[in-house]
Amino acid sequence: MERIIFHIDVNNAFLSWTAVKLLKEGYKVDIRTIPSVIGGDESKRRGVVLAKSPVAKKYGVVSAETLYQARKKCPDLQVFPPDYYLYMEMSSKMFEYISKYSPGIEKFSIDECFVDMTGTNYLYDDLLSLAYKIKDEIYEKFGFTVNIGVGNNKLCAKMASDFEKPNKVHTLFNNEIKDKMWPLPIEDLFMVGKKTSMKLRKMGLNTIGDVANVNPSILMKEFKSFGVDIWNRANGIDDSEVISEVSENKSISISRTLIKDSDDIDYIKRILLKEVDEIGRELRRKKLFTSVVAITMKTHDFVSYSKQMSLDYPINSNDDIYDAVLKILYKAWDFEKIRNIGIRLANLSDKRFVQNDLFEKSNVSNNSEKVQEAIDKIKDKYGSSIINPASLLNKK
DNA sequence: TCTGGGGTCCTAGGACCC
DNA sequence: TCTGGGGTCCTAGGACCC
Repeated sequence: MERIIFHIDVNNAFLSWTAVKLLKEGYKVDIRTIPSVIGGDESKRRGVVLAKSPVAKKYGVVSAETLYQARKKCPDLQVFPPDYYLYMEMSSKMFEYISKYSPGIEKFSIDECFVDMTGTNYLYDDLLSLAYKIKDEIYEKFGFTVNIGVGNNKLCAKMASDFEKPNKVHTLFNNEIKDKMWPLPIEDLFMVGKKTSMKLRKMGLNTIGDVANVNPSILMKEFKSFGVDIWNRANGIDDSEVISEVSENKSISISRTLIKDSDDIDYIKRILLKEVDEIGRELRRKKLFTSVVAITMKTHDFVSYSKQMSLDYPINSNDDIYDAVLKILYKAWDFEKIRNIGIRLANLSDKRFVQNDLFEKSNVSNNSEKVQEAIDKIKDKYGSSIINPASLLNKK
């Protein structure tokens, strides 16, 4: 049976959601109608564009560029801070509403999802009007607009939702690939980024159609197996399923750009301790253990590197994580000035396999686990600043 | 006041084993 | 004065996504 997939994508999600909230609070301007962006805090060196209004886009403002660059293009630009709690709330409300129409919903990011409409007993014409209905209802209910792409697989649905924005429904069925997708520049193809597109253009392949019609062995020579993936996507081929179960994390990470580049080891250790506290709680909230701990760093000249360590048994307490982190820090860091430092936990598992006989330590561990649990509960109840490691006290 | 933060997947090379 | 070959696991780095 031919599948029917929707891809639903919030238009300028962070900016739209902030706009809705501001209007609700009595703010007189709808920031979607002026040159505006959601941007990080420049004084903390996080000043990049996270989302832009259509007007800002007209000035050439793009996502992820610095606010400094964005202002050069658009001097009247208004900048608003992000509010991640709001975004998570809006996101889950939207997904909850969409799941009324099909249980087959895959959250693809905070503001996008795929919905499998195959076998939902809607006829073809009904499905298209259903897409319009969902789009309009989301606007009426929540006050922000979405694009909906409709196709025979996830890739085509995703490509379709990207066509013309905002507030539109587009189809990209198998028989429309040639007309609607092949004329597009190669950069528009999902998973073709800067590096890949440069290589493709050097090979004389400038449109998605160029890639679709080249012999795939040419792409394999340049890109190995990724070449076949590109060729398949260019031809609108994608067998992947809509996966509605929330998949378990493969890794959890946290990182911070420092206020100032630093080679002060005490300062860096304090930052790491704070990060351990946050990521450790996240790990335990997900009821997971980790057996690979890594430090990620970005130097003052923007070179990034990482160092990881595999552990003999899975851990989940702040103490154990911080121990590992420090060991890695001394091995990895050559006391260069650091711009950004973070921690990544990988090889996550549900359960710790207990090795009571081998490690007497496990009794101690059980105790410290209970202490950790108690601390987490207090922090959940009263906020995370209520209890801090002693070394964080009286320090900025 | 240049360049965020959180993820996934892939690959190459080295270690180690049989 | 030769330097197998297959398999697995681990690590670091890179590309891409939102």
